[in-house]
Amino acid sequence: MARPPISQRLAAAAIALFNENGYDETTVDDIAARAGTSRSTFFRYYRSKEDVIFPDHDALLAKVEARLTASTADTAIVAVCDAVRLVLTHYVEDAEVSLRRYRLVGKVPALRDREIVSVARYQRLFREFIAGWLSDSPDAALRAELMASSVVAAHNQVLRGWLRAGGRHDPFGPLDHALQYVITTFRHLERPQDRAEDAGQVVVATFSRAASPEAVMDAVRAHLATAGHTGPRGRRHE
Amino acid sequence: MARPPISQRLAAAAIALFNENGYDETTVDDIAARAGTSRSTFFRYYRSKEDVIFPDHDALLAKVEARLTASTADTAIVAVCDAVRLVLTHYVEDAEVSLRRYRLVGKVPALRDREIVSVARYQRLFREFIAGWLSDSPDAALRAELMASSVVAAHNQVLRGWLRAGGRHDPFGPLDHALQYVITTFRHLERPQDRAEDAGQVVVATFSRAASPEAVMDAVRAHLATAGHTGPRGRRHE
DNA sequence: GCCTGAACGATACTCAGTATCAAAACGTCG
DNA sequence: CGACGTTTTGATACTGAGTATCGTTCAGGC
Repeated sequence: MARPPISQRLAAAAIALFNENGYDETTVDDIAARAGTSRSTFFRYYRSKEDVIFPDHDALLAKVEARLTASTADTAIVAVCDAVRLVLTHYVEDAEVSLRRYRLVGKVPALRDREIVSVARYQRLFREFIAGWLSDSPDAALRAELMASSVVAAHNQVLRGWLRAGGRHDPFGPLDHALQYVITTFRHLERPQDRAEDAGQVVVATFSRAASPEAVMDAVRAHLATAGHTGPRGRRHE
Repeated sequence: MARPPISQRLAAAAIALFNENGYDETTVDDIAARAGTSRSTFFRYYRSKEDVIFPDHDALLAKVEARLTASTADTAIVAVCDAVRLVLTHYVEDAEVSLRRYRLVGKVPALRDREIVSVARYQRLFREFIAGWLSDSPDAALRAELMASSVVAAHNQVLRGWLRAGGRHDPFGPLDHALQYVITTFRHLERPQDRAEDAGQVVVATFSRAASPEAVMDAVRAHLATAGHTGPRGRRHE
């Protein structure tokens, strides 16, 4: 009996029990028992009870890192899109598993938190690489953070849509669309120093904390009326 | 003896012990003992051992939600900026605590994960509100996700920078700068149908008489960022 | 056959988190 | 002041995750 390797039997038993009795109601002993092995062995294969649901995140993370490492600032956009596609592919290839996990994670707060943490790791990876590519430009850290979070958000958005729809349609079209959004959005920031010029005019209004809204409005109106505006964006706060 | 309320004594004891002996090496019993109370009482005040480090996240979340609820699609940008500022303000007001926590969280993976989860809750909040405001436009879900993640990323970036620098400088300038980035970035995605007609006009946000000077300034700043502007056409409601 | 090393299982332990209940502390009203 | 109901606290016991240890089993190689 019991042909498949222990780790898979454990994972299968865990998912089955989680669905039957709920996550919190299932103990590791239960899982091990159904898998026909012992509690000790469970923890030998999975570091925690949650781990049995999120298996190969480490491997996927490594693949993403490899793809990003293989790129330079010149090919950054392509690399990022490629890497994101890598992740989505991983989910799509195991649609059955992904869907079961999605439904489960939706029900169990502990698992949702765990997934959020996993996603943050991807975002961190992206952020570090992008920051490296941008290192010589101003606001590199900020822009890297924004780009990384946008890329990850785009991916998550597409993935969630695909999962919610039962994993039936092809998600790569929507993914390209979303990534296009991101790329277009950030093209504006390619040369941040240009932005100051094209903005052309900025209001500078200084006022005390106690100023009434009317007084502030008057100040703003006055500044807008006087065409002589030069300074950069406003500071506030005494 | 023991003047301050129990919850504060517990928090103080916890932080002290975490710094002295490390997080994992400190048991809840230790904390309760140093605070001069019992383990039961600890869990009566804090749901978990981690909670003692992240106290009023719920309250802050509620404040943010209140600020967002008080807005409509018209004043969305202002509301979002305001809400973000609310969060940063909360950290800055308790700089001492924030810094201690920052150093601790940097060392303990469990706490870092917890913080990531907390941040995700803010992001979710932003996403839902923005999605509501955008509900009638195409790609609403995607855009909401991108905007929310960008806003949160901008905040985090600024906050981390401030914390890393020891909390010495004023972070609101950098925050405004970062938010400006985000606003500028999303400008071309915002209400594309308005873009043709808004040339040459300043649109000033409407706000209540009770609005704080900051809020007013935000309105002006945000609208100036969103719209190409030349002369004032200022009107003010209410 | 025997030796060696890895995989496995049993046991025991720590500690977070939950539930329960009894004993204080406290304010209130008579 | 004293009886009474409420709230706060503390003690105890329990579940279950995660860790450590150790003896056993099982594999293949000599």
